[in-house]
Amino acid sequence: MKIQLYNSLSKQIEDFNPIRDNIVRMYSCGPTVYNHAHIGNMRSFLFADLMQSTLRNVGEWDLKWVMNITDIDDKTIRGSSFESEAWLPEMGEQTSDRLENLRNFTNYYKTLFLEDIQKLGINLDDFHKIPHATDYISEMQELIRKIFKNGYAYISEGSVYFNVEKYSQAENYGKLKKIDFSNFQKGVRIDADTYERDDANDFVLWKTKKDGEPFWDFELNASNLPGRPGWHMECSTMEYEILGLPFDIHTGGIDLQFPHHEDEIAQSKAGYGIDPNPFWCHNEFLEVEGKKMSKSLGNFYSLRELLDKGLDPLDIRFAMLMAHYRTKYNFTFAGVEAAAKARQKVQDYIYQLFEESSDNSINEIPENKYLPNTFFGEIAIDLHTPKALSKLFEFISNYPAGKLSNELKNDLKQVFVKINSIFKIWEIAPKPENNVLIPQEILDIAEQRFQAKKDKNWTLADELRSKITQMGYSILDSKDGYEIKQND
RNA sequence: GGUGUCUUAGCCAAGUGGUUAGGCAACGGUCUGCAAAACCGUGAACGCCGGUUCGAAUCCGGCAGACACCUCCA
Repeated sequence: MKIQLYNSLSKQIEDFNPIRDNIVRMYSCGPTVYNHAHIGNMRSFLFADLMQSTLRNVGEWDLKWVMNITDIDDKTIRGSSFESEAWLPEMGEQTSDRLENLRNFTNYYKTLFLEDIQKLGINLDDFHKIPHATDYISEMQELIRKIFKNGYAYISEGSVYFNVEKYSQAENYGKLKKIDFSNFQKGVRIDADTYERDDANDFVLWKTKKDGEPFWDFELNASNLPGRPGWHMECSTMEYEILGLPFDIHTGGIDLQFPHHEDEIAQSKAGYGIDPNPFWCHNEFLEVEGKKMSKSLGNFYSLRELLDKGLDPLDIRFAMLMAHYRTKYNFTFAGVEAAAKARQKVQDYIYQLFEESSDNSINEIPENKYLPNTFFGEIAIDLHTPKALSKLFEFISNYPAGKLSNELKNDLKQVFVKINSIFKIWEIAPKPENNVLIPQEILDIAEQRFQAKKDKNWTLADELRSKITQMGYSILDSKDGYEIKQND
């Protein structure tokens, strides 16, 4: 099926086709591994996952997905420094080798990050590669040399800067976002980090080392500039090295449009001479209870904290997919609860597809109502999960599983396999046997109650039922028996 | 300060000129000794003020509020 995507460059929805070889090459800006990723980060990665799984399963393209791990920046350096309060015993002993400390520090959070996204249903096998910035230092240096040689970079006090002014004369700087540089807020740009630039708009390609920081030697213009790469370098370099330019789609949070992505374009163009990719796709932010997530408001959540509160990560996944990726998503606990119920409703429907039913009266569904047509039709237009889901729920209520012919049930099982290749939150299988062990004590009380019911001793029956409820179980009566269920 | 986005029922969330989005909750019904579950059904909305139009949630203007970028946050 043809896929259409909103492109941040053109600000409209466009038909998507890969540039070459019938393979989609996609690069997603990954996390900086200095702390537990928060649920706002998670939304970005869920969006990237939705993108890749839709392109594969609905678009039916082969796909190479790359997501970087930023393991060198101010925050990771600070966290791994000798004075760091963020150093944890689990990271091992700090050594005199600062680079090794950085590695140990970032590896710790990288591992947790990969665990987190897997809990959210992201499959690591779907990645072509998850490269680390520090594994591409010499390649980044090579790109800086190219940019320098082409005249778009200058050295100042041991750092290398990109000359935005000069680049703007040859190229459009501001493709993703129009920035009016004359109207920058006055006064706030003067900080310790920016004084040595020629122009406040210039950004750093290579940052000279400070005392106590890990660094790499860098030969440029016949002098050695020990230091480390600027933030934007890693993406430009790894895209080129791993996917090749141009590649197809670049994803990331909307906040990265400027300066990060704008600077990436400038670097690739100024160094490699190639516009890196035609499709830029950005997800909107997540808010918590209607407010920006922030530590001071106490609404700053990592995935782990939410799981500790007893939330199911797949309910969180579903809750986020119930909103469109280009709108702000308001994360609330009530919202996750609603998503959990809605998810279960679909799951129950799927279970029923595997059951025999006495009524098989529905044996035909009009094409324009048939689930795969309505559902994937919506997904294919800019990954519109909320619309697609509304079609799904409509279908479920119009065509109850218990009335479908066996043939339709079998067809639908395959449809749900495909739907689930994107949503990844359901089991496409018969309902598992209730194999939770019910304690004998509960069984006894339940049996007593059943007897009391037979005797029409309602008072006793109700008493025994509330006793069972208090013990964490519930009784589901049926016509001539009952079932015991453990409460969640 | 500049620029941009957004404001839809109790909650979440689609909808860009006329036709039921959807989910959760609520309410009513069927079933049941009563509940629960399940199933069926119901109501309720477009931030405020003005304008354009036969007709506005949708287009235009103003106001209020929220958010974002400009400042290495996804």
